[in-house]
Amino acid sequence: MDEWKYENAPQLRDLFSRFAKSDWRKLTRWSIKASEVRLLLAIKESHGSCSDAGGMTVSDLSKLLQVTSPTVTQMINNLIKNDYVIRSIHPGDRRVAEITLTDKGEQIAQEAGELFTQLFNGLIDHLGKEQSDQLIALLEQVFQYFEQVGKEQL
Amino acid sequence: MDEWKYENAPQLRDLFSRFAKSDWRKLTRWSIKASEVRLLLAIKESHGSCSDAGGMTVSDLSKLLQVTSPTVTQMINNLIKNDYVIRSIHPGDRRVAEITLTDKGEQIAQEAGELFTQLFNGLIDHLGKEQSDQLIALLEQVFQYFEQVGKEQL
DNA sequence: CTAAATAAATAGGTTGCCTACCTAATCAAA
DNA sequence: TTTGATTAGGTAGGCAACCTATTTATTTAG
Repeated sequence: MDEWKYENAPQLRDLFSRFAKSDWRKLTRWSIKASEVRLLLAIKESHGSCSDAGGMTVSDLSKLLQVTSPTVTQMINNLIKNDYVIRSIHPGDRRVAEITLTDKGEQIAQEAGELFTQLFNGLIDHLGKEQSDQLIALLEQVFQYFEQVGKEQL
Repeated sequence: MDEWKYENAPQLRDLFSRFAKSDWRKLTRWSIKASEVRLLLAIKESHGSCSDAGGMTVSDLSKLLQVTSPTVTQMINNLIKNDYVIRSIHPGDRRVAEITLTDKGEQIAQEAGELFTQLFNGLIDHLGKEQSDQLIALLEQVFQYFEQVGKEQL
């Protein structure tokens, strides 16, 4: 009885395996690392929605990208070296670094934003609006499930 | 008009980002690397379906796991060192290494197989049979889309 | 027999993180 | 004001998961 219910589990696993292996985030075309592109994009997108003209902090970026702050620091160091971002000290709290995009960094972030927008708009076209909404609903549940399982593992 | 169509693209991207960041394959509990567990499992699952009692070749594993053969070799070297697999020369073609599981390796593969089966059966429970079938159909299309985009990038 | 193709191994490299630990600055309590 | 605790970020080293370049040995094809 239950065997019929789980007949597609292997297929599901195969699919998720294939997904794990491919990473759309690697679909980039710039001379910097994919992770660094994501950081530039994160700065641009948050800066845009932030009414005060300051930059991003390391902690903010760390939370947003879900990586540790030393990871962010090291990315930033490399991006500074190649003139994509600028680091300055926050006037009100000297512990805090403010990270802002240079024009060069802005350019890449802009392009990356467009690329990803195009990518996911294309996916919606490919699936159709209704199906893509459905996919969202389903994936939310999948994510929830994996998170729950992850917790139980600890 | 089209803007309404793409209103959920950011959400889709966010979801895919979260998925990219988490990796169910890491949900393991053994003292070897997740990638190595996968290799052991691949051996067990293919060996089971293979009517001749020989082991797996490096090429086979490479194709199955979608990694290069040097990657497989190095994994195997480590697994040999820790007594999870045995390498022998194929009697009919001395270029070919045959990789078989030790009892120890068999044990881990067995457990991993059960863990993943449980994981995906649990997902089907979580979603319901109908929804999980739907997810499969949708993900097939998503995968198709990303593959196509990946090709166009080159 | 010889050259090309094949299978696998070795070595070195990159990316994407993480942890351990440290310094400097800020905050809170005495 | 001083002191201890907390916070923010930086540095260094390490690991996992691959990849590429190259080499060696074996097999195949002409």
